[in-house]
Amino acid sequence: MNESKRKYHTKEEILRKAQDIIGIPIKDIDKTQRISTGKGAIGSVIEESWFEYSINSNSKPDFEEAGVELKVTPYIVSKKGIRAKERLVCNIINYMEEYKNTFKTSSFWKKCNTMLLMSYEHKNNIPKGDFTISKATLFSFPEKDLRIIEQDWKTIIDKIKSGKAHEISEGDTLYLGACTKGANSKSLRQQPFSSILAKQRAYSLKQSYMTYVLNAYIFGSEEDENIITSPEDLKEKTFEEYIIDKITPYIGCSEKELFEKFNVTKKSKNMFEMIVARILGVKGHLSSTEEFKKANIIPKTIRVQKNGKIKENMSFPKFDFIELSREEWETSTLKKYLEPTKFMLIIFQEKSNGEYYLDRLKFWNMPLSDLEEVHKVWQKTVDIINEGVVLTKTGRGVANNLPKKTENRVAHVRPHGKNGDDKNMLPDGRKMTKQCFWLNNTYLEEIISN
DNA sequence: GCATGATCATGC
DNA sequence: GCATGATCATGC
Repeated sequence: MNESKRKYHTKEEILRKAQDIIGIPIKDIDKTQRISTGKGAIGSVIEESWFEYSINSNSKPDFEEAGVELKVTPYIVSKKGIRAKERLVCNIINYMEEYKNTFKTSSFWKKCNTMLLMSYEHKNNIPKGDFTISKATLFSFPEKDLRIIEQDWKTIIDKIKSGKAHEISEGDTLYLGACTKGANSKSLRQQPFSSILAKQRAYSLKQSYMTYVLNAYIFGSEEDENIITSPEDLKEKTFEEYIIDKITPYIGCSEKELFEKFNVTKKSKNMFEMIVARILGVKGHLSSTEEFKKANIIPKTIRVQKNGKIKENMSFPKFDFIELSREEWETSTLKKYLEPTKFMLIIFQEKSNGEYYLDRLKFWNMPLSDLEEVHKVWQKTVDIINEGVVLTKTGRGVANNLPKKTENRVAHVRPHGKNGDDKNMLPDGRKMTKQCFWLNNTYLEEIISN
């Protein structure tokens, strides 16, 4: 309860005031010298100096009477377009209480069902005070998103109810995540059904979701193919269940049959992703559908051989040695990729005739304990690059001392270039074949066996 | 046999 | 030109 309540009663009044700030450098409105403080400084300036209310962290929306939560949020413009700079962090989850709620009585819904999104472009090497708000938009969730967000909320609550709040990961969910929040990763809280302390987490809208919101609702009117075309589709089942149900009739079909049936040529890139897209009635790429973009679901194919082994390891995007060498794990490209990502594993099984048959589809995200293994591999990689990679000419190429598959249960480092000449610069000026992190095929066997 | 280094091929 | 899904090839 504060001054703002007196001044801004309705959504319209709030939006009008918010739009008046567009184009004004933040330093010009800063009455309290907040801008020099750290994280979230721009948001603080707008709350204090523009809307003139004191910052609070209560469970009600910032503009309680109008039911509007203020969120100031950065985006980045690059060659590839506009993308959210980060996830949008909402309120902290009180594990001890939240499970007693329904979605509509949850702390997330009460606080964030309508948000005033004030967006600004973040540019590197420019002082924060020079940034300006470029858009102010009242945002309420589209109905189709709400179905998935409500399921996400239930997923989080189910983990609390089963005494696994300490295992919650952003990758568990699609649009609404539970990200860690606190002074550091050691900010721990009690949970109701286990004595294990869990990391403090807050509801957050994933970066991929916010990127979509920016492109589709704030700056444009992007229209993409939808996988879910009727709201009824998600009445009884989750998004993942819906997809798996659609695929079920094709389980047991050979690759050849699927290629023919859906007119996909073997050799086309993403051929298996294309097949799943066709089964779901999607004309284009799965990765171009609204749902896959919002949730950043990544399809990966796994081919299991007759003997139950998986021949190939799974690659991730290649890394830049110099950028990697300067990263911290918590904010690293790899962690930011792996932690919130849901993978759609398209699993084929080889039969005795040597042909591969569609076996099943599995949605998977990396458990936190395995992410810690990746952390070790990552740290070792960074250390070796910083110390200077040892390169040795051998009979079949140039050997290196980056983490090998034999050194860790989960992941390793291997080349991923066009050929031997496809190299990148090391911090010491030498050049090395482009490398990327890979998941061990033996780890993949573990994943799909349970 | 398989770990490790290397490369192909498509699509943007 | 490059990223990336997919896969090869050979020495240990």
